[in-house]
Amino acid sequence: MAMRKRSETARRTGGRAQDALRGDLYAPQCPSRGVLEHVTSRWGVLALVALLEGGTHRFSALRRKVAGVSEKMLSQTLQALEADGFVQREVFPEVPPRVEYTLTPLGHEVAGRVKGLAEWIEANLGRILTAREQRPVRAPRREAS
Amino acid sequence: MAMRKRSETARRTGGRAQDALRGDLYAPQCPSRGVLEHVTSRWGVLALVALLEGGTHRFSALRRKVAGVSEKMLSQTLQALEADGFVQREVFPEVPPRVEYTLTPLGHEVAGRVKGLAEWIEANLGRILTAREQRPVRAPRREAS
DNA sequence: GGTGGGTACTTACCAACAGAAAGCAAGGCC
DNA sequence: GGCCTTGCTTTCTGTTGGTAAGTACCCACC
Repeated sequence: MAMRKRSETARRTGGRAQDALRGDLYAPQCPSRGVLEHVTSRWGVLALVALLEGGTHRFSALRRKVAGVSEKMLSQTLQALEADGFVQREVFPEVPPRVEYTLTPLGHEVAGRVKGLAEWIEANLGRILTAREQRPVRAPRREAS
Repeated sequence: MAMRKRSETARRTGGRAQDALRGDLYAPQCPSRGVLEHVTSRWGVLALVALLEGGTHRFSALRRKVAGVSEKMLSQTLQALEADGFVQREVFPEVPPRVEYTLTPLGHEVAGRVKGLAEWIEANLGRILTAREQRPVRAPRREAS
């Protein structure tokens, strides 16, 4: 992304070696923002949770599970997650082609956290919807006259 | 969003009362997807984490902290989070105008989870970047000849 | 007294992105 | 031969996100 060399980010964030490298979300050019966007993207979240819950999936199975995603977006999402080392892609040179996606150990860790967030929302939807109704629209410009 | 009546979702998900309502992320029309998108949106994540770490903020302070966000997007993001009951907005009719944003108890809970995810990424950036380098581009079309 | 400044937005506009649909490749089946 | 399958990629189009400018309000300054 915006990063040219590892050492540059390392300098900015104070780290030195790769395994000690730490990101800073508040810095606009930090690659951690890109990673965060990949895992929290509209379809990234759902793909990660689906892979965590169901284990290895092939492309079409994942597409069915994550209802509503287009092939383009699923492909794009998985490519991003693969590039970040969260999912492993395996191609079987058969006809018709078969491709399987699996979480890496790294992916397993993020997916767990993403799933925690997703489940919290599912479980608390009632509370959220209640809050929504109490805050119907928004003051129509300015509350003080 | 896509939901017309609460009872519709309740029927689909098997719940009955609002406080027992549970979402289903895999259902395309479930409002939980909308909520998830708000909290995992590019700026939603950063706003929640900033409010969790720093407590009450006024608009311009938040904008400084979440470097790179435009006024429009921050305003829009905060409106969505307010509508979902995650942040509370308080206007002081002074001159110059002052508006303060604070997490609600509900917002505190989500923000905690979001922050956990964000911090995991910050802490593991090194591992992710290492994985990225080992997976340089992507097979240029088809791996089997 | 009129000009400039500060805050929190909203609006207009444009570029980038997401999504629907069609194309592609390679072999099997009828 | 024509059509089916899968996992993409490409094309086209509508929605979204970002930038910049405007708005409203009152005060301080010259």
